[in-house]
Amino acid sequence: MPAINSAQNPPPGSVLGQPPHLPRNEDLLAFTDELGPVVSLAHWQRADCCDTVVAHGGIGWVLSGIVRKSLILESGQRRIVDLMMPGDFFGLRMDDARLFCFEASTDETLTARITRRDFNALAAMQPSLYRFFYERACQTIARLENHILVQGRTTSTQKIACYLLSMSRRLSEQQGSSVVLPMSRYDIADHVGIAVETVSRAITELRRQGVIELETPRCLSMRRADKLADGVPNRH
Amino acid sequence: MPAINSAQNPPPGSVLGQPPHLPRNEDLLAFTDELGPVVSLAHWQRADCCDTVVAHGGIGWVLSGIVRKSLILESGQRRIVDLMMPGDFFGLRMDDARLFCFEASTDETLTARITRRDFNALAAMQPSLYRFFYERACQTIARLENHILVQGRTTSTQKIACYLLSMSRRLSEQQGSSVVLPMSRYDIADHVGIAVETVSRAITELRRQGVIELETPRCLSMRRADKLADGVPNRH
DNA sequence: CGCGGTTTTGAATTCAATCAATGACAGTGG
DNA sequence: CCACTGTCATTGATTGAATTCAAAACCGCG
Repeated sequence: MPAINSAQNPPPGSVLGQPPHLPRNEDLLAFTDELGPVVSLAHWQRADCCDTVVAHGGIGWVLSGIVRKSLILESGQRRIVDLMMPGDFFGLRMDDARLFCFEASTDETLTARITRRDFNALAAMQPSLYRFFYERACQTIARLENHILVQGRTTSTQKIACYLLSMSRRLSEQQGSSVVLPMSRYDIADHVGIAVETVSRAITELRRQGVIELETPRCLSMRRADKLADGVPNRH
Repeated sequence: MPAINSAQNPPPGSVLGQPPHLPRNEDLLAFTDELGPVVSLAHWQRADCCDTVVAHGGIGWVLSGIVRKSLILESGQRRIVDLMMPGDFFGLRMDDARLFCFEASTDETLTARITRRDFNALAAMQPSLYRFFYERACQTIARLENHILVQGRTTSTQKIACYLLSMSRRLSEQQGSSVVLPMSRYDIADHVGIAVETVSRAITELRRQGVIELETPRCLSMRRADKLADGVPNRH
């Protein structure tokens, strides 16, 4: 067995080797069980909004809250490449942590990580582990392809409609039919690739059309998803 | 060993169980060797431009030429989600073939496929196979993330510049510094998500700026890639 | 209350989509 | 061989849409 604590410089608030209080979500627990021996090598971490979720080149997954994967361009522009929700994995690629920045998008974001060294050692002993991570990688592929389709829509209103629909679907697995968006308008803008003001205008327009309903700026419920022309195939 | 010929309805021109004449590319052969027993179960297929590369829910990979993965929206619009070059895999996800359409983008496109049944049977016997496919899935993730960054650029000229740079890098591994684009302007438009005319204008603008050089409309060489502000990190 | 951050709205400008047309080129059939 | 046809690529003019600049409204919090 590899050393349990190859933990380099754990960020403040992290608890090593012991799972902290997990959300009462049976699916999530079942999912964590499925990871088997990986769990005992995992480093748990609780992070608040905008805290960096250090991946150190290792592989991590979200237990609760949201993690965003982003990149700062030379111009200073930020681009959000991916958004990970409970059950989603990140840092699967070798150089992920070097190129991208991983940070919590909501308070109380709970993640688990395993160092690549531990992962390699474990996988060497138990090759079936690769099957699990192969399937997670395919999930990631589906998520990214879906986002490419969202970004590829012609008008900004369509992009936002598609985006909100995707997010709403992913979030409603945890929350009810009315979901709380875990990101600001700025985040949406940087993820979809349009200006903040345009995001706001598109949301206003969709509300006017009766496609969505807004309790508060963050609290959303889809009303007439059928109104969306070219609805992106139901995948996530 | 699973049955060799679970081949359902092989498309015309395909040769089953026997690799056809491969391009003299040592890397490609080495790569194919790496697949080991998968190769003997693979169905080879030679396709011309716009021919459908039937995946049947199986897993395939490109030996030469280009395969594009696309989707027709309800509006009739076509969206190209991904472009696979020699060494790239497709159909990794279970429902890929059901949702998307795979077709050759150049003549003389050579692909190999393995049915999911064979894949499953093989992987059950040799779990290390998942490691290989895990790594291929990560390659796909990198490609898709890169494209999300391309699509996320602000102006259409930047999008095209980024896109051509990515394509040029991927193609120059096979070809020289001067590459032949394996897709039409329409394909580029449907991949990047802008109008054909805009693609043409952007290319003209880039040529005017001296960023690229065009022998023919399809033959491209990058001149001043450094001129690109916010050059996307060198990954593919 | 005032402050910072977020969201929304407005007006002006810039940019891309659209409509329309032309040129280049390959393939076809007279 | 040459007109004919279809596809692809480019360019122009116009319309429509998104970005930009600016400001106001909103909200939680010290």
